[in-house]
Amino acid sequence: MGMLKKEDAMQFQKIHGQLLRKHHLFSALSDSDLTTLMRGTRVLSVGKGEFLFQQNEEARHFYFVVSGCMKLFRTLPDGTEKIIELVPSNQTFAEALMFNAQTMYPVSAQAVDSSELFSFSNIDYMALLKRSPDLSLVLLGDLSRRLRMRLSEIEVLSLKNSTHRVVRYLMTLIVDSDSEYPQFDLPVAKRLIAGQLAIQPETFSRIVHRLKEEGVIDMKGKEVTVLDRKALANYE
Amino acid sequence: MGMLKKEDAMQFQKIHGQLLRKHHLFSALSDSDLTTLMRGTRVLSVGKGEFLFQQNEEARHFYFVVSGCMKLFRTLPDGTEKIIELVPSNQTFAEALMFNAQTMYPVSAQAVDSSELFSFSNIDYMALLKRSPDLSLVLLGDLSRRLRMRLSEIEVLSLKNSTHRVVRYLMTLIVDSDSEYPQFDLPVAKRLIAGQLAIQPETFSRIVHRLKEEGVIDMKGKEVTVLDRKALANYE
DNA sequence: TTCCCTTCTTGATAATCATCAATTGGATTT
DNA sequence: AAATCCAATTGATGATTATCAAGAAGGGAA
Repeated sequence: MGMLKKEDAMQFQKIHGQLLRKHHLFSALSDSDLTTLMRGTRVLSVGKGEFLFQQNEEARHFYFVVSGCMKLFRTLPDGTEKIIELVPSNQTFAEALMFNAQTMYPVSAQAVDSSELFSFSNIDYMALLKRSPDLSLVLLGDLSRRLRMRLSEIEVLSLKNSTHRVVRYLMTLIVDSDSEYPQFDLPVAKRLIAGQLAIQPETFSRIVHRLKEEGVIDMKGKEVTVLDRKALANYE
Repeated sequence: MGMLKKEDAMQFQKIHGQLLRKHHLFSALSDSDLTTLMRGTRVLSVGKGEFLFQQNEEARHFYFVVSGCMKLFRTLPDGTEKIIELVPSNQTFAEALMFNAQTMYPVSAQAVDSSELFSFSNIDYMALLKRSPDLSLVLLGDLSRRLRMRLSEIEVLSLKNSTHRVVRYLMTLIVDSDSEYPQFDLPVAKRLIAGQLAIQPETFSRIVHRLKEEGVIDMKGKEVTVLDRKALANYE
């Protein structure tokens, strides 16, 4: 956990350069720009349950998840936490903050599983941005997409009852769009899913129970099978 | 409602140039760029209750509200509508879509009151953007701010009970932050506010009733007076 | 003004969901 | 294997909120 020396940096880039390249934040960078950026990069290990940063701390860095899973949440006035986002590997978070100087993290970041992260300096990245207008356009597209994602979340939270929210959530996990009996794994613990949907774990459990009873889905642990796709869609 | 001729365009800019200049989307533009942009501008009048565009139509334009008020909403599966945003005068909407080619409007836009709008071509604005990198940075900052606003909305929707949501909403309307008995008007009909908070109008009415009974606020029509600021804040 | 229409309010009831409590299940550690 | 810990489930209960219904109030239009 610390700044990389020159030799390490070269090694670092050799190993992880391609990894980052897949991400849109870095795919448009020239080789030399990427090298420059990585000079200020840190590699962090965050143990399960450990905090990376707290809500209202000044945002000086953004992060890339190499492995593990991070939880971004807000603490509500009554002390409970509202999960805003679960960030899996190969994704960045907190990068949207760099465009406004001296802003605070609007969420706290905690490791759901032990995680490896890259940390990037906002200032360094912004310097790159000023030199490459094309990159700005890529980022604008990215933020715009995120904005629409949040719209969907707002919509989910406005759905009349919890069953609708759970069903809507399950639908988003169906990737194999052609299969008649889609199968997938829940990406995180049920407790966390319930948190994202703003319902209690007990309620989540009961809803799943009912869906199983009605033969719409099957669920064993984290393995989900959709048994009646139409019925599931009709809940919406 | 139509494309402006050359003379009209000059007149148009003379009159409305300053108006637009106040908005961050246009404040960073050079005079010549603004003129160019306005060549493709249309002036629209939308009657109360009329639609400007429907959800899932292709997004080719974004808009500036000169006067009136627009409602952006999504239609939920059960046919009810979820209000995403109420856009008052001197604000833009749907501009975040232009950064992704061929996207659809994720909401429908309807006039709450009779409204006057400017419409801007996404393509034209994007052309400007490619020529002025500084403008991109301004926009990035703007989108980033919006993203955090959505976060707050998500938080509000996650608040345990409706009273919290109403109180939180009222708090955001207090502008005169120093006054002991802040006064303000509700910006739109109560029915619409309830929609934004994802509660029923009846529930909203009852909560206000209780707050009045407890001497925390007073409300006559749309006029609101906060009588006990601490008590109001303590609901959170 | 009067009429009409929509919003707002208030009441009664039913549905939904959170909470509390206790148990089961699974995974990891010793 | 036993012990431990946390997640998940299930049941019972109470609080909250939606729904339905009916009346009051407000704002325009004729």
